[in-house]
Formats: sequence, structure tokens, C-alpha cells
Amino acid sequence: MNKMRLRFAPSPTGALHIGGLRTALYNFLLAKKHGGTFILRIEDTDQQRYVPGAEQYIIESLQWFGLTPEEGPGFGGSYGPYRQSERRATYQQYARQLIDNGKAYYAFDTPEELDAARQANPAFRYDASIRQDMKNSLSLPADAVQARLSGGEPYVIRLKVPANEQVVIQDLIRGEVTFDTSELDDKVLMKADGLPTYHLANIVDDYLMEVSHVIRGEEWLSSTAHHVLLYRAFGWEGRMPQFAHLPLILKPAPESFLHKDNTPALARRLAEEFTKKNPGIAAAFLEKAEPFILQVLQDKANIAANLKEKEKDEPQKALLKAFLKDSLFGKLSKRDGDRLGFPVFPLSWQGESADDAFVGFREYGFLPEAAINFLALLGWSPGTDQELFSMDELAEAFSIEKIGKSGARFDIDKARWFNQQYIMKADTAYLADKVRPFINAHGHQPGDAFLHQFVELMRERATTLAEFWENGYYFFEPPKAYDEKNARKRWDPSRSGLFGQLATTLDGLEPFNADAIKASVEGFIQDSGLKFGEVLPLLRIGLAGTMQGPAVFEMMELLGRETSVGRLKQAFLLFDAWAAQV
RNA sequence: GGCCCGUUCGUCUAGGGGUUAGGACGCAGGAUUUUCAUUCCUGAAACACGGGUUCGAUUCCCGUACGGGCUGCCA
Repeated sequence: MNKMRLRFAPSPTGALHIGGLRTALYNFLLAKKHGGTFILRIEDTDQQRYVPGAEQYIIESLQWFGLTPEEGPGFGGSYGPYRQSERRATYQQYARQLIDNGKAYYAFDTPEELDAARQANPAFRYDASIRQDMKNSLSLPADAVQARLSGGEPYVIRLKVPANEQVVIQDLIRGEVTFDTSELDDKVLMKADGLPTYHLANIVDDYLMEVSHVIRGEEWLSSTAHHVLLYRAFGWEGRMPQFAHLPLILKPAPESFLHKDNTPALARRLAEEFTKKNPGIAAAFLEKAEPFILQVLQDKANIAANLKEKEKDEPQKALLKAFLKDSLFGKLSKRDGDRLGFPVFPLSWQGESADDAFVGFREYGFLPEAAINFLALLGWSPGTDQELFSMDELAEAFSIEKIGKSGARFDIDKARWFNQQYIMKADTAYLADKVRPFINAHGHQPGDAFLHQFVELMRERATTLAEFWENGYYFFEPPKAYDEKNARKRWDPSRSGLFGQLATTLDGLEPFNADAIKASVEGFIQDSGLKFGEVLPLLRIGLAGTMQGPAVFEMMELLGRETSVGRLKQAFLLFDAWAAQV
């Protein structure tokens, strides 16, 4: 058997979403497992939707996750170019071939005409039953066609889909899927701008690049019949790749992200989006929209049922319901992350407009291997109880047969759990490296030794890299606030002098390390007759401002003598002042 | 609407004609811990429904319901 060749073929229309990344991962894993080749191909045939920077974003994302292509733009390979915009002539040539052998035809219908036809009849389909009535090289006399062509009239090339044939697809995940060609339209192969559509380009490239397996999202399943027809039209059916259509990643279950405290905010946000999207709607209706949304969201268990269209719904309400249904259910979209406060992109993205900005897994504080592990298990299962996998282990265990068939809901809590697992077991220097940017972002440049100790102290208490800072900022700067309630409860002003002595003792302690501090504090407790619980929490609050955090003695060691003693003295003064206020 | 795909705890899933239907996240309770976290223990929680086939169906078949995708000169 020939070498396995798999491609990831994204379109540079914006940030690459996590579903696309999983597709890339599965392609990569299969290639790795079988010693095959992982190819990156940029499908930039849509000039309208092209977004500058998107290609670079895609490549950076793949690399951050360790999914480096062996072939692709900038990666070498002997099947290039790997950017479809650079392969125009090739597609033209193959399109011409289909015209010549009668498998495709020229069509002159304008976009406006087609729009009108769809308006008039929503079920309109450009197919065998209707193409004689349209303006194309099949319905028009040959000389008229020639005249239009040589006159420079815009045209597209369409696939001539035969009527009443069966197309049977052997999908590696779904098994046999059958389509009747009478249900298929004459897909546009070449657009008026001279660029191919996805359908033509992907078949020509997969053939030319000798792609052996096409693993892609389920949204492509329906058009796979067209693709098979194209392979037939070219006479390439014998070399058709194997198909595997992945289930989609769905939005999280509403029950999982709807809480009492965030529901009103979400309702407002949805109302705003709805307003923005439908500028024509009457203000009076808009006023009622938010309460309605809130009501729907609050009845968590029946959201879907309450969004069902009813005959008596006024058009505006039907519109709102449809909008909510799209916003709350179905496949994961870029808006979801923003709305729900978790990342759905690998890396942060800043588009042209302020609206077009998203936080990535990286910036949210994920370790790439954790994100990979999470993604791998979203839709695929090893069949064992193992949950934690390195990339090598994934490649080893991976198989298409074990990919699930149904859509998987995105679950940020599970993702965070994976991250926590990786944070806990990561190598210190590596972890410190990953944490450093999050500390730097707040204006601190710790040395390696300090950062390493910090990371060791905090790693069991952080589920994201960002939380190292959020929960441990006081190692870098004075506490922003003190847990006043607990301090007041535990501070007895009559012991103020006693605590003052402790601070002084600590100030003279040599060496100033956790063991010595511990011994010293324990001695103090013994001598003073106080209890552990009457001392430690106060030290903790004095040092960190909060009751939470690593062991007090280790905390002091890392903070150092001067900072520790200084903070304690200052805090004791503050506690005294609170006590004096009564 | 039409076509296609799917359906095991709230979520990710294992399993498969006879099982106490297993694991993980999350949730609840408990133990350890000066706090938090970690760790450990315990608990609640699922085979969408209706018909077949069968001695027996959650597992196979058919319908229904529900969910999802596609239905562009987008990918």
C-alpha cells in the first residue's frame, strides 16, 4: 500500500476554531501512527472572505499545539504550491477537461437571477430537471454560447450531475451512505472570478497531492456525493481517497452554563445582539425582548420547548425565537466563547473591528498538551479508562474506528480539569517558562530561582496559567486587600505585643527558611500558650491578605525575611486599628 | 420543506443479546490538611419512545420523537 497522506485544509477566513483544530489533530495523529505525511493546504479560493493574517494564525496555532505539517506553505514538499490561490491554472485546465468530455457546462445565469429564483421558490435547485430552462451551454445554441464567451460575458462552470443514479459512499466512521443524484444540484465548479469552488479544488488537489484519506467535519458529508461524482467525471474513481466525516463539536448544554448570577447578563447580551442583527425591528418589541429572553433562560429545563415556533407567534417573536435557538443550540461558534467566557480558539485573535476579537486557549492559560488531550477525547475514545495521553500515546492509541458518531458538546470544566492535571505533573522549568508571560504581563520580571519556587508552591492551586497570578500575585507585590472579616474574628488586640515579638524574633532568624521559621513559630506558640489556629491564619492574612494559599512557612521563605516581617508588622498595625474601631 | 447523519448519567464516554450498565468531568457528603488546593472514600445520576425479531433486548430491525448537518459563483 502507498504511503498514507493526510491533509488539513482550512480556509483563511479568520481565526481557526477549535473544531478545525481537532480535525487537524485527528489527521496528524493518523499520519503519525502510520508513518504517513501530514499536509497543510490553504484553501483560499474565496476572495471575498479572505482575511489577512488568518493563514499565519492557522500556522501559528498548529505549531503551538505541536501539529507541525511536513508539507505546506513554508514547510516544503514536492506537491506544491500548497496555496490554492497559486494553483489557478491547474484548476482551469481540469475544468476545461470536464467541459470537453461533457461532464460540465458553462452557465451564464447571474447571481441576481439565481437569488430571484430562490426567492420565488425556496426549494429551487439548479439540476437536471431545470437546467434546460436556465441560461447555459446546454440550453443555448452553440453559436450563442460562443458569442457570450468571446464577448467576455461572465460565466461559471457547473458540474452536470446525472439524474437518477445512486452514489454510495463508504465512510470510515458512518459506514455506507447513499445518495440519489436526483437530489443533487449542479454545483458550481469554477466561479466567475476564475477561481474554483471548494468542490473542484479539493478534488483536483487531493488527487494531485495523492491524498489517501480525507478526514473532515460532518458538514461535508452532504457534498461528498458531488465529490465522488467529480472523481468519476475525471476517471479517477480508482484513486479516490477514503472518507471519514467527523461529528461536530456542539455548544455546551445550556444547563451547564446557566447560573442564577449570569443569566440576566446573558439575557441582556443576547437582547443586544438581536437588536444589532435586526435593525428594522420596532423599538416597542425590543423592549419586551430582554424580559422574554430572561424568562426563557430561567426555565432551564424547557428552553428548547419554549423556543418552539407556534402558529400564533407574531413574525417578530418568531424571529427572536429562531435567533435564540441558533444562539443556544447547535454547533459551537466563535460567538459562544465570548458570550460564555471561555476560549473556543487556540490563540487570541484581533480582527479588523473591535468586535472581531477573541481570547485563545493559550492566553486563557492552557498548556498546549492539555488542550490537545482534551480535544482528542472530545469525540474519540481509546476504549480504555485512560484519560491522560501524551501526543505519542495518542498517536499510538488512535484509530478511526473509535471515533464516535454523534456530536460532542464542548465542556470547559472538563478542559480545565485536563489543564490542572498537566500543571500538576509538569516539569518545573517548563511550567515556569509557561507561567512567566502571565507574570510579566503584570510588570514583574522574577528570576528563575524565585519563579521556580513560586510555581512549585502554586501548581496545586491553579487550573490555568493565569491563575498563578490571580491566586498568587502577593508573591510579587503587596496584598491588594485583606480578609477583614476573618482577621477581625481572630485578632485579639491584647495579644498585639505578643505578635510584635514574633515579628521581631523572625526578623532575627537565621537562616530564614521554612524549617527554621516553622520551628520558631512553633516555639512561639508553645511559649505563648496560644493555639495553632489562633496564630497561623493571622500570619497568613498578614502575608497574603487571604486565607487561601500555600503553607505559611514556605510562603515566608519565598517572600524573604524583609518582605515577610515588614508585611506582618504592617498587618498587625492594621488589625489593631480595626479592633480599635470596634 | 427536502436530503443526509445521529441518540447510554447534566457533560465526555465504555460496553454490548443474559452486566449490580463501567470510567471521567461536574455536583453533594465525608476523611486528611493551620487555610485553600491536592489526595482518598462515599453518594445521587443514563440505555429517547413505540413496535417487531428472540427464551431473553439497552445492544439487532422498522417506525416515531428529538437533536445535528447540508440545501451559496462560502469553505
